[in-house]
Amino acid sequence: MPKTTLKKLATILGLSTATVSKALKNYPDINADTKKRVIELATSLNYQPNSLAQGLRNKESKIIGLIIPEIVHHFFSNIISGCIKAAEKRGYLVIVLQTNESFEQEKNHLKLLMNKNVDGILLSLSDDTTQHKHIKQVIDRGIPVVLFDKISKLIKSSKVIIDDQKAAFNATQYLIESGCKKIAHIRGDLKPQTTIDRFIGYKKALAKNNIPFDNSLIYKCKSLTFGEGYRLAKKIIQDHKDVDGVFAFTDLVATGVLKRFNELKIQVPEQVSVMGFSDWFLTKITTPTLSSVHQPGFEMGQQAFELLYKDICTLKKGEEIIPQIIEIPTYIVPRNSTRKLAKKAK
Amino acid sequence: MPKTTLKKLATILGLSTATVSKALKNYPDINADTKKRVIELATSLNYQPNSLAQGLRNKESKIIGLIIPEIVHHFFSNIISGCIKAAEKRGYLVIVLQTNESFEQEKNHLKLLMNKNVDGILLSLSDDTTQHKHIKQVIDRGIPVVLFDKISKLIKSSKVIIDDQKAAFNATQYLIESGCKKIAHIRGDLKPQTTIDRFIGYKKALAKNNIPFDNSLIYKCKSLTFGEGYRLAKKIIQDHKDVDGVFAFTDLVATGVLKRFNELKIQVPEQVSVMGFSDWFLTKITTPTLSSVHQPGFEMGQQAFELLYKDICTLKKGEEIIPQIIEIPTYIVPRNSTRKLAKKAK
DNA sequence: ACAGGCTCCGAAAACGATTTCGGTGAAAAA
DNA sequence: TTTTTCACCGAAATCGTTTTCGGAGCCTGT
Repeated sequence: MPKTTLKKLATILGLSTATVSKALKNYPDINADTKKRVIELATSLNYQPNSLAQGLRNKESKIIGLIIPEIVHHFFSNIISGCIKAAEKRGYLVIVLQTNESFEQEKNHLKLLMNKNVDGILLSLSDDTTQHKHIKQVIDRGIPVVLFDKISKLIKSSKVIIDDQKAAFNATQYLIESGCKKIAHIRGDLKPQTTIDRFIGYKKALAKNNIPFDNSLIYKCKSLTFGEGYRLAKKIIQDHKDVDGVFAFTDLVATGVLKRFNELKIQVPEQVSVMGFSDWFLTKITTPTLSSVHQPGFEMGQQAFELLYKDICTLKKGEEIIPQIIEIPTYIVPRNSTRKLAKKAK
Repeated sequence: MPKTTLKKLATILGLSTATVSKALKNYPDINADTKKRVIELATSLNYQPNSLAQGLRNKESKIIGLIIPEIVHHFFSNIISGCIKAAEKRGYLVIVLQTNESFEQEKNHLKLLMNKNVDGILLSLSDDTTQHKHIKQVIDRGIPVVLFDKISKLIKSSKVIIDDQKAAFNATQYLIESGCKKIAHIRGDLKPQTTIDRFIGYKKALAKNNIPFDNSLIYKCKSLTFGEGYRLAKKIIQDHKDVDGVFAFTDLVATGVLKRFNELKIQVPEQVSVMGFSDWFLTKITTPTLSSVHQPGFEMGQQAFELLYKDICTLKKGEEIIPQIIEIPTYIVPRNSTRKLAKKAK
């Protein structure tokens, strides 16, 4: 029942803790026979080093922190999953924390993780975060931070992102190429950069195709909910009878639109095409299934950890971290809420 | 940039580390003035105790482990969320791990967490787990374990569960009371206890209402997917033209059924009622919306932590843990895939 | 026989915080 | 004046592991 320690092994074998430790780590200055004896006893007593003591001595905990705005969220839970998987391969464990989009919580959690001596932190900014002192403090303390998804260009750190602008551009372009002429855009609050970029991407696609931008076609969600999509769908149709495309900045809202269109007997995609964003699980179960932009959460989580691991290693070697930015490619997943593209000539 | 330690504070103030430590912990044998000086310097230098050192000394890490079969899953991500929230209130952090329903991974993760000196472990068994030696080992080492959702009656530990049998009974009863006479049941693999219990609940409800059990009305999913529901829906209708109710053991499958019924122009709920299980988010966005049994993940996560915390405390006091089992109540959420109940006379 | 070179092991310091057990000095009591 | 009491502080051990440095013992070569 009590844990086996180095000392216990040492006394049983009539050795010192130093020798036992070195034997287990295969130091060259230990006799082969002794090593064998030590290893045998260690395995038979199921010795496991106390990682608290190791951490104290080696100044590393082999634990990292992961801070996200929301856990119950398809995209972010994918991030968690990818991150944990990558971490495990390198022998790291992951402490998960949630900010609920609150700046205060973000600050607190950062502090908590620092006290726990984590070796690094993965962070997706909360919508409320406008200043970055708290993050700089962490970095200055020698704890590497990697930002992902919701980032800030003002923070000098490694980052993992998608190109929201390009992705939104492609989504809009797709709608246009499939025959849409009048496309409404449902956007969210302009606080997170992602929302801004998706809006810009939409506008750029219009410009590229010489479609004049019409501000009355832009609808703003008060909250990021199914209900908002449901509400706005009717408004869109009332305002513009000839709308033939809707690009929503997130799937959840697009799903609400779909539902309302069904109820209003508006044919999707024959009359109006609907395009979402994120490629959540629910895109596959709506009627009709929802076309969307795939946002690769799992890959982002993996890459974010790998980047952090690299930073941890360079810091351990005493070198300076050179921030690196990885952009994960996105792609459109066409389903039944948009019309088919004419096949391109090769 | 370097962290402030007790020693640093001590040398600056011309005191010993012992005095500084005691001053910060408000020991009675320290002069009030000294305390003030210490605290002031500590806050101004932003002193944070090294939790590795604290853990080593006090034999507690203030970290717990949470092992679940799958992270990207509505129910389990709710569990994570609830658990983290409860843990935070008590000053604990949570390391999250995922087994992918694999016994081997469950064993490895348990070992990893033990080495990290977590103060306790929250565990939902993988479907592959049939023996429990590895869990007993953990408990014998003095690390409390609390099981939740997927448990085993053979393990002597605290548990947080729902009464799957009663919940399934109620769901079936609801279908019957709303007028269904011939109810099909879609069940999963009979490995996890939950699936078995839901099946039993279904049968008990039939018995209670003098409806003979008909094995040809039981359909088995090969996998826990939307596609399986889609596939089985057609089979059900082909086998039994007069089926008027379907009780699926999980929402995802029920959603597939709904989709197929829509395509086959089968009126839901007029011709066939459909009842799911778990009350996932997606129940609200299907057409029609899906009636389901609410499975309170968030609450379960919270309660599981609280139970673990209690066990940790009793163990610290040197007392023996008396395993406790908490049952979280479930309830039916009627939506549009089932007919309304006649109002009961009060 | 003795310097030099091996091989193998252990003492000890270090990581940072905690806590017991004295100890010092001054004030109060005798 | 001497003893007791008290308030206040510090030395040192402890948690378990790692690593440097030195040293004991033995063998080799001259």
